[in-house]
Amino acid sequence: MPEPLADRPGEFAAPRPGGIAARAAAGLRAAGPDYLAGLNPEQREAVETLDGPLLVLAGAGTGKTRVLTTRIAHILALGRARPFEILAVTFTNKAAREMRERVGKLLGQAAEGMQWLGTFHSIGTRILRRHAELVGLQSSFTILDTDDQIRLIKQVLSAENIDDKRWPARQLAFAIDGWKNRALGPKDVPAGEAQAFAAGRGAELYGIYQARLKQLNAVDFGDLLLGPIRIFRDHPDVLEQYHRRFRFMLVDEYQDTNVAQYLWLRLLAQGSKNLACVGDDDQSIYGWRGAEVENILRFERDFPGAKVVRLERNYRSTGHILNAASHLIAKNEGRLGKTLRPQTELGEKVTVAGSWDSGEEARAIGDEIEALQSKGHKLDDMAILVRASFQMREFEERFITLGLPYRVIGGPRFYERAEIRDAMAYLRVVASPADALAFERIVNVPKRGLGDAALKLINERARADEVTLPEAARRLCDAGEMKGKARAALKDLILSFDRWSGLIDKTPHTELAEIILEESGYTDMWAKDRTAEAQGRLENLKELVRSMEPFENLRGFLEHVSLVMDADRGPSEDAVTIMTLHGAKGLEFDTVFLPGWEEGLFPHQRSLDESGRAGLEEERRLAYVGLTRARRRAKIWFASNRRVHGMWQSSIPSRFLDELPEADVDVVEAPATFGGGMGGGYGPSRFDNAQPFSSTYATPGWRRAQERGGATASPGPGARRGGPMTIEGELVASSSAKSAGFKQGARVFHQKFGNGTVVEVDGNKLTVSFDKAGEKRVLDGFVKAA
DNA sequence: AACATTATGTCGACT
DNA sequence: ACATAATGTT
Repeated sequence: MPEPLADRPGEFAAPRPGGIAARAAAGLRAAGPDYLAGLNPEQREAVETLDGPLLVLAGAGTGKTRVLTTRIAHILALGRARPFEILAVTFTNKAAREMRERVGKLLGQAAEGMQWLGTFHSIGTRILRRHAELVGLQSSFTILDTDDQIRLIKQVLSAENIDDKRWPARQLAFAIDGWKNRALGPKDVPAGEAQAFAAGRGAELYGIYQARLKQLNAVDFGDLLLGPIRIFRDHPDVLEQYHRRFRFMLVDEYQDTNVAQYLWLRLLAQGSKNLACVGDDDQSIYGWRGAEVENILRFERDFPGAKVVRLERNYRSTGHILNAASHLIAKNEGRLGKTLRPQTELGEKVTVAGSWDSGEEARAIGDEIEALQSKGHKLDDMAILVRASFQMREFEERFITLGLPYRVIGGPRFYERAEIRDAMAYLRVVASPADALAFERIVNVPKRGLGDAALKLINERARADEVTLPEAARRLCDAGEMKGKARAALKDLILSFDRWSGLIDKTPHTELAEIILEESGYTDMWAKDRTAEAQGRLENLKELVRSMEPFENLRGFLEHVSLVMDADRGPSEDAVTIMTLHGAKGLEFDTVFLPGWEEGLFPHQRSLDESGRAGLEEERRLAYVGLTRARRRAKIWFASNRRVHGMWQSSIPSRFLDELPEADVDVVEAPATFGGGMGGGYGPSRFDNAQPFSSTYATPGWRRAQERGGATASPGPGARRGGPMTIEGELVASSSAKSAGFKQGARVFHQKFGNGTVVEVDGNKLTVSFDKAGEKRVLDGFVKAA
């Protein structure tokens, strides 16, 4: 797997005949560098400045990705490096994939051989696997996700007799993550911070956790960066190899790098010095994850002789949108300062609208989307960008009622679902029996009568004999230390694992996965399950097997999953996108809806509490990111009431609304809302008095809120929230009514609500009493006969 | 060991 | 309000 690193002489190498670079260079000589055509002067400078450190300050929509990809193409075309001598780092897999594709397009062929194009984590993994033994690991180490990590920490805490009530594992996990983000090992943790956990044992526990990881031959996300840093520092000869290898380095989203990533880059950049970083300080929104805007602010000092290029021509958004965004971000201090210049007409003004509560917000936005759709706009070109993921559900519910196709990006993640994690655990044990956490997860799933007691025995034996858990289990069975039913069940499981392991090289991995899920009784477990989700879970398992297809083998797939975490659902029908503002960075849509601009939610209270002014500035940058996603229309909303942890709370409009320039904003009344929205009369502080209802309790909205079982009354199981949602709503059937012929009393299945019985039929609208979700009105197109 | 009940934390964003 | 974890019961 690892190709030799020192496979080339140090001097400049001519492109391999027939390689990408050679062919691209041939094309260059023949047709001229047509990939440079159409770049503006600044972009061109950023592409052609190849030697020495370079910082490209690229505002939103100024062609940042284009510069990066063209730069790579340019390097290859000039023959300055071969594809595997370029290090190109992104933060997300999506960005990496896009870059690969676009480089390929520029070169007119697939960008094969660019092995070092990927995320910090995937490249870190690659390096760590090559030199695992230098940090006491085997190169087959497993990568723990957050869930595994927390379970492991729980084990550590209980082994150390620490009350995990008083000192939650999550908290320690969070602290450890923070330390790793700052490249601090257990010994480097500042005394003051270690003090904060378990009466000063924080750093000690961190050390124990690391030791446990090593025992398990496992690493967590942070180690994927820290490991390589340690290797580089302790083994100059290894670092030297990489210095020789990476002739050019490119980093995307430099403003989001944390200390560890910065150190990692700086170590590597001591080699060729050809480090090009692209970023935008105004779009730094990952401070909570350890990102340091200072990295970008300090670039010129860190890399002497650095050239700085500013990209300020925005090709994405129309004038009003851009003005609004610029005006807003100008309230931040401590920025490098850029002025985005629109390249097109002023277009539509940004709109701000208020609603009574979050439900009405969802309804109004749904209506507006339908109106746009009927005017010929595609749903693919519209997005709803929320601050927090819990806001998504209200939109989902509304869209289901409307029959409006939508896709949620980043919601409950595919790979975090229980059934997927179980299935993955089976695969992991088969691929590497030493994966103790995976084994523990599935010994008793489905139920085999192997509970805590049995697991304890296995664990003790494994520790005593220093063997893997499956091996310990085998010994227990053979030695007869396990009795009766438990022994039979365990023996059976062990034999199954032996059988599956034997199939690894003989059977295609997708088939093997099916066999494992079948023979383990896992699919059976869900097939027998009568709950609403069971069907969906089986679907997900099929989806999982399908998603394994593109991979060469099981190992490759497992590696991918441990890093990727985002399931790539294939392209589907025309649909509205619902996602978080964080997830939206780097994307653009014609129309962007921005709901929930209320104090406490946006800016988020916790951001303000924890980070004060810096937190507020980061929230403001998030608002800036949101606005600049819009090409033609940006529509902001706020609600006067929102349910927080199940309790109704009134809210005041976000301070960011007051920071928008009046000239570029239209305050609109919410169409078809109770009380006609906020009325037109906005004072100088336009939104401060935006709660005309707060003192009167007789408004329909308030009554509705109460009927819905708000802060006071708890509704009986029959009085579902599905009812009031449609009092005035006049459920609108989006498509023509063609009844699928469901009769009253029929049993139906719904993707989101599960199984239920039809109570009433009204054209293509059904009232269904769902077993789990209660009574809902849905369109017949969304249910199928159960 | 498996199920039923109760208590608790969660809903801040992500690799 | 909901889901999960912890606790109690058979």
